[in-house]
Amino acid sequence: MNNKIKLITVVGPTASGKTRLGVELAKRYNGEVISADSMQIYKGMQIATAKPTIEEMQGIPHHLVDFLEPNQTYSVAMFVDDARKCIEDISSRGKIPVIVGGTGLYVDSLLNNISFHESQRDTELSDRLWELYYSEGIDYLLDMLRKFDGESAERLETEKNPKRVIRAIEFYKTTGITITDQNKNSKTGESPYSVVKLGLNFEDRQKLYDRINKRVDLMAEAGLVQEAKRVFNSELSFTSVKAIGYKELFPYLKGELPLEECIEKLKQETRRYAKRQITWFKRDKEINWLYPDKADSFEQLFEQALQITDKGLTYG
RNA sequence: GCCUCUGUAGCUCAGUCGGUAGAGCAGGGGACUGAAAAUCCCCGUGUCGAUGGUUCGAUUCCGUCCGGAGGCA
Repeated sequence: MNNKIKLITVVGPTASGKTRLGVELAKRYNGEVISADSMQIYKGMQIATAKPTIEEMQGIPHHLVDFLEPNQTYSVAMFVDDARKCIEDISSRGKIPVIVGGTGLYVDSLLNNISFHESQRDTELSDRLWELYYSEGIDYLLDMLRKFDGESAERLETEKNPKRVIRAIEFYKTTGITITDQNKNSKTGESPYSVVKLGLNFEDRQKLYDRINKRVDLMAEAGLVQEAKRVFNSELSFTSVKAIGYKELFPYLKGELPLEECIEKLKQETRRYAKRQITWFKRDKEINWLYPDKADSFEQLFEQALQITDKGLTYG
């Protein structure tokens, strides 16, 4: 007998239609939406993050959206913590949690029941390590790491990714545990969830890109520049500054580049982001892919989603 | 009409003293455990404008034609 909590997840690249599908599924299955989006969490960042509007929510409660000030940092660990509580709360009320979002790391960490170490980040240390990276290079950091964690040093050797090398060093220095051991320990617990995974993607990449381009134009019409101006003048955290949609417009706000050019740059950055999201989700073989550009209408796509979900919720 | 320059990867251009070619950008693929909308790794065959000629061999030299830019009338 399976007594795991049943969940539905909707993932996919930006502008693929996750919001609408998520809401329709929630309506159908008596559910509530939990957003898995690292930027929609921030208050005041509405247009650029394509945060669902009240109309789009159609009365369905949305969790983990629009609750944090932009000067606050956030992380996967916090998300997993928050999302677990939401899931428990929603299912305790007899409803089904529908997780909707494009932040792959968040979704996977939650579903794979990753347990993060209780220690906090040491940003002072990581700042110093970044300085070392700029002055001494990646190999210097890899040598540091190799002294206590040869396994991850070897793994990160070919990658040359400063962010992960620095995190590995920082983690060991603050906890005395190697990141290699931590990663092993983090995935020992079995997932308490039984999940139906739905993914949205376009068979024709260009169609997705066309949607992205169009959506950015619509954002501009909806007042993206004014929003960016406000965000530009407010205090941002290390996490929130990374949002796509503002930093690309800053050159215009500073009078350095024409708006037209910044908008083009924004479209391009959004396209690249979508590509990275697709790469991330593609490797999860449990995802049931739906293709809006293959369906005649949303209704048809939704029918396909229902078939998969019905089956998954019954036998999963 | 005449003269000069120009036509090479989706774009901007290099290059081949004649042996079928390479950068940047765009794009594609991949990685991903506390900033993830982040941070990185890998990937360059294209009728070298068309057509004749010279040549063992032409994208490269010569002729003609077609397209683009500028100058003189």
